[in-house]
Amino acid sequence: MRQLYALIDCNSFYCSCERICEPSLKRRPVVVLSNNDGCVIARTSEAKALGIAMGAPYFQVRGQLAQAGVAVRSSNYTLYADISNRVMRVIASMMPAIEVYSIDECWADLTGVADPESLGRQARARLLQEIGMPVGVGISTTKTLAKLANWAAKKWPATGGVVDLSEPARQQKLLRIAPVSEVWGVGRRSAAKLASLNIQTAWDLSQFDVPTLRKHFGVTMERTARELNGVSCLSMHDGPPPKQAICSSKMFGRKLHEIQPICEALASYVSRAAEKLRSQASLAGGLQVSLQTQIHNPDMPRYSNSISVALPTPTDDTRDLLKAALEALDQIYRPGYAYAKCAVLLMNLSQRGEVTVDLFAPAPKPGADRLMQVMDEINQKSGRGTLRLGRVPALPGWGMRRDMLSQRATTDWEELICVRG
DNA sequence: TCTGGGGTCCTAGGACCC
DNA sequence: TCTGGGGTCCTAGGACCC
Repeated sequence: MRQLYALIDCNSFYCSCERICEPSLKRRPVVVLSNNDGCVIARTSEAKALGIAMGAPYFQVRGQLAQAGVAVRSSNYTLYADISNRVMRVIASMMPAIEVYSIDECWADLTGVADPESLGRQARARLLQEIGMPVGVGISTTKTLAKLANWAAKKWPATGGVVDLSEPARQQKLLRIAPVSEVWGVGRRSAAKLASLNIQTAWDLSQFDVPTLRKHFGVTMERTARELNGVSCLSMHDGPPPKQAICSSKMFGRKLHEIQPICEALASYVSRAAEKLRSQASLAGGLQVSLQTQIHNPDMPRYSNSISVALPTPTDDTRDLLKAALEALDQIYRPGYAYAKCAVLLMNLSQRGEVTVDLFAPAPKPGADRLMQVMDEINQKSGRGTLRLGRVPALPGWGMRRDMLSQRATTDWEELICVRG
């Protein structure tokens, strides 16, 4: 039977979430900013039409946004995660097998579905009605083609947000007009390099000599070209495989000079990374700590360093991870710099029960597993950071700037939406 | 003043081993 | 002057994605 994939992708996801909880925003262009209100990471179509670039530094476009009456919001990940879960639940209830691909999109395996386009339209209508989330649906015989169909569904409103690209004739028609830069897996660099080979459209790429592509770009581009020709190289995954590395890193809300507040920030990042580690039932065998000053201002003295350490025994205990991380930080910290960011990367991950414990390794702290489990349960129920290590302050001086934060309208009793009758 | 965070995969090159 | 062949593992860096 012919394979069929659908890609369901929310339109301007973060902005749409803000609109769901604040309906007056539906009549205005909206943008959402990154952590620390640094740059623009989501734009509604009206904001895009104003020429606001993805990744534009906020301080550079602030005037333009204000003048055009664009609503600006800090990113509210608590809200977005909750809306995402609702969207995925609805899709999962309607489609055979789904693979959640990111916070705002998922794949569905529509192999054997009698009328895939109609199913796509039903899903789209339900998401709009029940959650208020607009989505695009692309359907085709490979993931790369489904992704391109999704692009078409968003680009041409006349499609009604759903494009079924399973027929070869329709595939070819779209491939000929789609710029190669819109193909999934072709980034800015490759697009420029492809242009030098006179490859401008998705069609040009699909017709190009495969061995030459492989020589110039590697197997990834070869796969992309094959997928454009309807040869499926990427399949469905049931769930995301366990991550091979887990990273937590953030810019500080302000520059830090002393080691003390950096230790606090690092403790908070290690706590977050350790939560993620436990949620996929992994143990870390080592970790890397990095520290850097800001990179954008050439007038300030710059310093950037990182160090990797092996843990005496693979662990998921926040306390052990933090001890190793703080020792590592101590080795790379140099006084006299204005630090902007630090990060922790948990590495050499293994699944619990998969490794043989070293007979001579230090014994784990008694009750450690249970303690971590209880801590995760409390934080899951009552909000991240309710129970934390003493190293992590309740109200850090280095925390994120989020001056335009919306309410946690769906996850916090104190911040529910008020409706006046 | 102010430029995100968290991942993946692939490749090349060096160290090391037999 | 001449200096093997084949393999593994690790790391760094590039490119990409959302």
